[in-house]
Amino acid sequence: MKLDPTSGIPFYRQVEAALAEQIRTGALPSGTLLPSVRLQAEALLVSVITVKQAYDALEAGGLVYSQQGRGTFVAERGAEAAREKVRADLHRELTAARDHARARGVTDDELKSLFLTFLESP
Amino acid sequence: MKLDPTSGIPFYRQVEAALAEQIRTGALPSGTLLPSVRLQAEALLVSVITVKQAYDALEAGGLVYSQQGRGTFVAERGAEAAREKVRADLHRELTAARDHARARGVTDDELKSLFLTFLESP
Amino acid sequence: MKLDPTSGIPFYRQVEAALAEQIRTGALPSGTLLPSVRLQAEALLVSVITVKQAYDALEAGGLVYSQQGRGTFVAERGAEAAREKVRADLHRELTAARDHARARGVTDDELKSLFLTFLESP
Amino acid sequence: MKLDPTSGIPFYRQVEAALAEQIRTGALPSGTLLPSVRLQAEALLVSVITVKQAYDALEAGGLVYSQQGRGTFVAERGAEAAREKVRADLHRELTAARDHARARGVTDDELKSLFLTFLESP
DNA sequence: GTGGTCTAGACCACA
DNA sequence: GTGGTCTAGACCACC
Repeated sequence: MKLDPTSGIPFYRQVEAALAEQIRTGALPSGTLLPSVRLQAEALLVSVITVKQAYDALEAGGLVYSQQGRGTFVAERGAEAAREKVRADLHRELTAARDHARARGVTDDELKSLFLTFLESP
Repeated sequence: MKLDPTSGIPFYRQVEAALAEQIRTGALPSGTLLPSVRLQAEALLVSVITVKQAYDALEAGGLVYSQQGRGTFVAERGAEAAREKVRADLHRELTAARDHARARGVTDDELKSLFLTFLESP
Repeated sequence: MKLDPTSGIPFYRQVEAALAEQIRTGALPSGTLLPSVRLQAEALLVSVITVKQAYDALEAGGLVYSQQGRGTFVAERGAEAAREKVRADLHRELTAARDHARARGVTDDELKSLFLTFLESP
Repeated sequence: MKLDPTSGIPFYRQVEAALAEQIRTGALPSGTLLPSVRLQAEALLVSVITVKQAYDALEAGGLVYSQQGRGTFVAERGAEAAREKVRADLHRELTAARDHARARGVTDDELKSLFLTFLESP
């Protein structure tokens, strides 16, 4: 897992996204014990607080659960929750782009052809 | 023009976006003298510097030009520059959404059908 | 004579440069009475003060002289003074560019070849 | 680094230029953490906003990137971006001088010999 | 601690 | 009057 400091995306979101992706793909199956915030922080060269924020966000989304004194584990329905998260994020992005474009006078036809062009490019 | 302090979008970007939109639609035709930074600041209840940042951003994008002692004017090709800006923004948004989705295992077919659904909803 | 408000060059300098050029070419021969600041200002759609600043600058450079109550005239050696001004301006520009480049690690050889390339382009 | 308030060059441009030069020469290698805007402002006896403007300009040119809560760092391709900036600036200066001279009746031959003379002087 | 944004004043060159 | 620059504070999100 690598963090990109130049992307403008906060570290804690990058960590959250990377773990969510591993949970979605099954690289981290349900029940798996995540590294402790301390170890994770050392491994990523970030602060403990940053990792904690990421774990909290994952827990809020139902991808993991934590137990006082034991650690943080991938939830039973973690992969499913991760997929729901992908859908929700995508829904938000596309809706925003559509509304944005409409508000600025781009017709749906233009928007459609523009998008289909993007899908064909690699 | 109204500013929304709860949106999380900086004031200077909101001002920039609102003026860019008026230039794009022709509500502010080329050659028009914009309100001075001071007047605009008073009208919007923000600081002079905030308005200045917005005007600077518009000038950097070629939508307006300003001259010491005279004021800030809508550029000759201002509306065109505004349309280019819309296109560039839309391009960035759609590309990001596409790459995002692909990286998370959404197939192009799914993405396409999802997008077409969005276009049909109001 | 046309003024370009988008160039960033103050109006009074644009007026000064335009008149200096007409004096240099002989379009305004020595002894010619320049339009009054009031007429010139009306013709150029600028303020009287702006024209006055331009006339003052020309007088300081020896291109024109003014007589209280009579007006402003092209000086006897006006064309010559204009040519000297061109040389002085050019000297300043080239020296600045050279020093600038040297201070930033551009070798004289690079600078030379770069400049010769520019001279060959239209 | 010293600021010259008599030069007529805005502080934020002086700061920008000084840092760009240090990045170009490698005195500030890529990855280096720049002094925080607050520290830099104290050291130079200017306001925080002035330093911020300089840092913003450097970031717009790709010489540095900044991240909330971490600081401002010299970009990976910072030195390269600095060299490109030098080239672009020089290009603009030389082109302007050439066009200026041509418009005022200086032949390319005169211009060439004048320039070569300058290059030989220290 | 950091950068990102904002305020309410100010002086200057230009018109 | 205008824009261009600057100051000395301030609150917020992030680390």
